[in-house]
Amino acid sequence: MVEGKRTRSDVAATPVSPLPRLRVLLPLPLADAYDYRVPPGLAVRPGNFVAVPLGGREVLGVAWDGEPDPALPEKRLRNILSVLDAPPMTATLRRFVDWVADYTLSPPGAVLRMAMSAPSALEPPAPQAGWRRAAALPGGARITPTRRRVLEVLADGAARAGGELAEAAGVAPAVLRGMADAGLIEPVLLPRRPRFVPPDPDRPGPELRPEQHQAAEALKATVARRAFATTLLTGVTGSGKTEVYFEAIAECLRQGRQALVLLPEIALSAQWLDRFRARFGAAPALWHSELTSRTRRETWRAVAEGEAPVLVGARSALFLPYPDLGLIVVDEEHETAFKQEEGVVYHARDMAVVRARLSAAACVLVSATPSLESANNAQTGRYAALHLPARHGGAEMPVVEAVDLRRTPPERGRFLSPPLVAAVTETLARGEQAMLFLNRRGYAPMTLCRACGHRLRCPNCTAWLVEHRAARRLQCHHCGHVEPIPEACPNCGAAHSTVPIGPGVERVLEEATALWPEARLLVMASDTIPGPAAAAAAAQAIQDRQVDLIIGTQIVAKGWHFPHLTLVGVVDADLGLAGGDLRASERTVQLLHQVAGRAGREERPGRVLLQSFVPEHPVMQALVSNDLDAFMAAEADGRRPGHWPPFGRLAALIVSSEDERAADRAARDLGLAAPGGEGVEVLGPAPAPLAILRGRHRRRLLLKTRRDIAVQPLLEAWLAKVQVPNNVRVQVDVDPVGFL
DNA sequence: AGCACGCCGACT
DNA sequence: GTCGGCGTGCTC
Repeated sequence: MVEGKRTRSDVAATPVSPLPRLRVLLPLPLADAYDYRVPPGLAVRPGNFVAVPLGGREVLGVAWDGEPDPALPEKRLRNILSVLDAPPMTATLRRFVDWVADYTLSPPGAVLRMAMSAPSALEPPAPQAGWRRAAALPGGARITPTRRRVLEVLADGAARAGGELAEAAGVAPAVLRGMADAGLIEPVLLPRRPRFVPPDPDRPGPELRPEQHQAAEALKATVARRAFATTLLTGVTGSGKTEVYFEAIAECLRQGRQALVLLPEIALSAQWLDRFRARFGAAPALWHSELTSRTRRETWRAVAEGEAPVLVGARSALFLPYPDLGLIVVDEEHETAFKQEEGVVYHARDMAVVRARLSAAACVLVSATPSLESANNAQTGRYAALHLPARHGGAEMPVVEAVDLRRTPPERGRFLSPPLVAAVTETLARGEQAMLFLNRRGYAPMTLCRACGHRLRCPNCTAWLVEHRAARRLQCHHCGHVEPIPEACPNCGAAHSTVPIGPGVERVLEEATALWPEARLLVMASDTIPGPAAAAAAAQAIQDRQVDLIIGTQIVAKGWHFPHLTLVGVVDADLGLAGGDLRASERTVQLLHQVAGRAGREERPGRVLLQSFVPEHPVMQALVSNDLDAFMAAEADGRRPGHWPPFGRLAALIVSSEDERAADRAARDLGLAAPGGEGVEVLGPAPAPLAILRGRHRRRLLLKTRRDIAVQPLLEAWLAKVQVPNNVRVQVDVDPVGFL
């Protein structure tokens, strides 16, 4: 749209009344929406996607709600250029963007950017061209055998896309061009095909056990109410929670509303997708960061136009333009992968609840090992609670035993203790599968010089370099720094003096290869399973019994169903407990319980061995006795008196700078300006556990308040009081989960 | 996020 | 003498 040109007489004839103004939110980290003029003849309403001038360029934004600033002088305003031909952003999504921005203290435009992650989808999709048989075949045209095949395919009178037609007729695409020139076929625009086959809610699902059926009915009822409600669905691993919430999705589809399923690791969800297809006869739409730009555009558009009835995605899928969302499922709700730590720092599980509330939708949080937050919300009645007590088909929970590494240590230089080695040997001898779990990538987490004791560290981070022997290099797991394994010690110059300290999965692989030379081994780590295809292939190989022993990092813990796996060995059960993290125990229990849950999922019983130096630790005891409820209750009791989450609120400030002294000074200034008062406490500043990350020195302050005190106003006032220099960044993390 | 403007090193 | 490095600041 061009700005209207006016003649001098126009201006003189009409009294100059200023053009109406409208707020436009741009997907940029600006403090607020900008005001623009609405030129005559342009119909713009809040929600419309618009093009506006900004500086010397043109950007896309969204006409936003709220009053423009009357104090802004007319001459600073510029005109909206055009309204895009795309479905407007719903009021619900606009409110959600504002809500997330307010809660996380992020610029609203930064949140909007997540909701505009496929800008090309705002252009109307190019109509697809195709060919049909000419109405009247020209007399003189030569009809070769090749051309005849094309005409035969088109004999039904329907039009077909070029590629498809050429393939069906078994001809080269160039043939079509020639036929068109000869007037045998003519180009037409194809009617747009629906992008996703709608899942069918009424296909017969698997037979549900009575308690599954009961839970499914309860979920269906909340969905049918078409009102906001959150339910926590729990049940041991293998109890069939997925089939239960599938029925909620079916109900949502019958209601004609969309369903969103958030999974923590969409790349690893091949088995989940198989189950979905089996239940609904069609695949859901997918959303994750690795989509091609084309799929991204198509999926975004399909969602906006209501053509994607079920979408499965990573946390960013929360910001898609569903016209009428009826259900959000957050599977494995305790997973920390739902926390976004960069840019807009938010927890997708918590924001899912908010989005459901704004959409008058049902929200279902699902986990075998719910977070203390969700468990507490269920206990206080904020969430409804549903529980599945037993496994499918009579399968029993695996027997969990601790192996005391003080009493039965591995041989020198080895990491598998005699009891674990014996158990694996027996399992393999029975023709069953075993798994060794170690949440550490690479060969060895640290390398030191035998001559001088020097340890190889990352030049940019407070972290050891991890040896990746297969890749023949040292790697920092925090910043991506890589370097070759040195021939000589960089400190004392001693040749070939470096020794690996401690195990990673590669080293366990080496040990396993020596112990069980006949066994077929598979390592599952992010290095070896780079994407969905590799994950699907690995899962298939395991299901088909082409693998005897699986060695894996945490990716093996994620909801897999391996029917022939009967033994799980945890190489270092103490690993997650080190460090002063508030949630270290909770997270270790969750992770190890998930891993343990891979064993014995069908008729043969499962067995789990936890190698630990502290088998008496409450975490090990909870796993051995399979009494997670008692553990969680004790954990809650520990947090309640100090008003730690979920009985209080936390927000972290991370002060970082390349200049260590600047970081220290800014952190100290923030400490001096810290808010106080009844129920408000500030801890720090202290060096962050990763004191240097990517070359930046980091300090942390932690704001802790009573649950009834909102942290956002306190943080705003606090940050406004302190002027931090330009080379210092202060990042706000409301509800921090990790403490790095 | 871009894209300007603005002061200090190696070149046609 | 200039071309250009990216630090700093602004965009309704």
